[in-house]
Amino acid sequence: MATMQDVANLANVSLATVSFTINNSKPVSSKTRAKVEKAMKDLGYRRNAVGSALARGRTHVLALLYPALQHRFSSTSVRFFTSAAHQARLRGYNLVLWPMSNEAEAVSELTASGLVDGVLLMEVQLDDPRVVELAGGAVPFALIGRTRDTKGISFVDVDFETTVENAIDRLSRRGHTNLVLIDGGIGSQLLGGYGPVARARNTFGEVTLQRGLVGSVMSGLETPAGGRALAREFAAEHPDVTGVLLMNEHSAPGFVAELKTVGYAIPQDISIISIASSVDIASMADPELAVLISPADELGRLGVDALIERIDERDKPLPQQLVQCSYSPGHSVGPAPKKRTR
Amino acid sequence: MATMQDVANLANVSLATVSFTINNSKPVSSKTRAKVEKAMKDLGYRRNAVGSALARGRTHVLALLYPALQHRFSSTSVRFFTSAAHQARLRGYNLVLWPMSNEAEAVSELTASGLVDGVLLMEVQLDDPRVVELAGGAVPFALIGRTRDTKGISFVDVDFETTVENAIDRLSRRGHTNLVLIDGGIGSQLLGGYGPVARARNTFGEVTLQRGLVGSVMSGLETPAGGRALAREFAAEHPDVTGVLLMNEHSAPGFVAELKTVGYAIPQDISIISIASSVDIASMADPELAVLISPADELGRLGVDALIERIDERDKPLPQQLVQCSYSPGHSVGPAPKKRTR
DNA sequence: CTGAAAGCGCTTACAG
DNA sequence: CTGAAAGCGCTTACAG
Repeated sequence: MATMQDVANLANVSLATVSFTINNSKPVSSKTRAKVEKAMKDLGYRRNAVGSALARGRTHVLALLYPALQHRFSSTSVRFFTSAAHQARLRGYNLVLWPMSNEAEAVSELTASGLVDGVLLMEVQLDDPRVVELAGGAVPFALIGRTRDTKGISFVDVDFETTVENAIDRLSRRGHTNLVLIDGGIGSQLLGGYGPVARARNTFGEVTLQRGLVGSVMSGLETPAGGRALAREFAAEHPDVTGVLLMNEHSAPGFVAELKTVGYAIPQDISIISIASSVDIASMADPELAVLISPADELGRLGVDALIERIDERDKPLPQQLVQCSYSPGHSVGPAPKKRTR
Repeated sequence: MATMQDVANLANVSLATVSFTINNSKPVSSKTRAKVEKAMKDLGYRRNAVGSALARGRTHVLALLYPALQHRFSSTSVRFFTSAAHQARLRGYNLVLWPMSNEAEAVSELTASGLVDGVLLMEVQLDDPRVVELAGGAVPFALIGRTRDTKGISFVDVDFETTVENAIDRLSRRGHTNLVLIDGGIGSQLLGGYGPVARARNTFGEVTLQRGLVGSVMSGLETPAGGRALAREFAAEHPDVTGVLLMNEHSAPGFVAELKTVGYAIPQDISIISIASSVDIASMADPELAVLISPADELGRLGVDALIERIDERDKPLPQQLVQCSYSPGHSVGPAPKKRTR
């Protein structure tokens, strides 16, 4: 591999001049520039990223931190990884995947190595030790998701509050007054600290109350089998509910299949809206579910943008952004039944 | 951030000695070692990865190259990303995600930058321009998947040949003699060059012939809607088929649902084995499909191992490995019906 | 507009 | 066992 010095020699200029030419960091006469460019071309020269990083103090590498034991990988996660990696590339950065357990210590291993210019954190808990660790360090970071207290923190998150309200409105507008919110995880203690679940539950409670609706909450495993179990539990314990907010995408096909098995017709008896999922998954259920689509691509893109902004201008106002879910109607929402028929 | 020089100063030894201590690259007296370790601890010293990389000529960064416009992201891909990243970490490497279009030029942009020690290539085509590009360069690489000609190339791949044969055997053992292979992609021209599809088709053709079975091939979109269309096409054009090898995981729920709609019972009328998919996806269909599980975790792990082996010992025999799919029975396989009933 | 030189944080012959 | 020094490939004041 040719070095900058090789280029300088061939072009009969100094090393510095080659650098100035490449980086446009100082004026270079067009004659010199032409010589340098020819030499670079002849040698197939490419700037070495490591030498450059050491001299600049910038590696142009970002890390994407996420739990190694991801409770469940949705296609949403992949879309997210990919859009983040893509946006990083577009902006001249590289994205390193950094799976880790929830210990805060692994964070400092990363930030202290000097390998990365910034950290993007996924799957944020309301009270996240990793965020505390990052906040104490010198490496810029941004969150996908958000902690309870977002003061001084850059983040991009789904606007779960608005999303849940939106779903409730869509159901109540069709006459549904008795709703259930179904989320993932085995019990509330496990996921109680997980932002999306906590925020959805809170909003669901507040909005149903405020609108004079009846609302209850169920939790199940994030699998089709979990969905079947949920359907049986639902049939047994919530005979009067006609509207479901399903924030547990992987359980959807099983939930719907089992509901039909126990005698419900969808959407004649029960209307269902899947929340923060994708059309890909929603269409695996039969009928295809209405879904408020998690803006995975956008989150990845905006997350990277927020992080780079943080890196470039440490004093500018903090990027904090909530992103909306878009709606895909599917075939799982209808008017509330006049009278429950089983 | 403290540097090695800071540590040396505090410990009253030379920079070199600190390096020897950290890397165990030369004998150091236990007394000196203690001094250095204390200084490191007091300063919270961490070796700077960039300085180290420049001096060693090794960055300990690997790149995972994959198509930016992935035709469809399976949960298998995520598992794969994650297990690769995890294994890289375990072995002291970092994994950079490098989404790219299929142009070979983007490959050299990566390898010439000096940022990565090796490249792992996903979604390999039978004749892949990126492989040609990599083979011409100096950066070690390994494939997940394989080209037509694997001479001189390290790879890890699913043993599709054995997998398809396995599926055929499982069906023919139950009396099925008339089979269809369903794969993804719109037409054969699009996916004809894609290894898994090509190998599955070849093997399917050979084995059915050899066993005296009737075999035909269908292709559809990799979505539930595509699956529904496939089911209708299947019912219309293959009335005598009783066994299906489905290598198109995302179409599975729609395929099964629509089959039932047009009057088939599963597995009474039709037996289905999903190939190179996951239990996660297979269980989204109702009934849950039998599946030959794509060993995504293993591929990620072995791919990274193969690559690192290639980096460490450029002369050793090339790692080339085929990995088997394991079988999960599901509820979609039964004996061939005596007489077709619709 | 161009160049000589110091420096980024390490590693590693070489010498002792 | 320890250290002084060169060098990895670049960037950037500083001087001209």
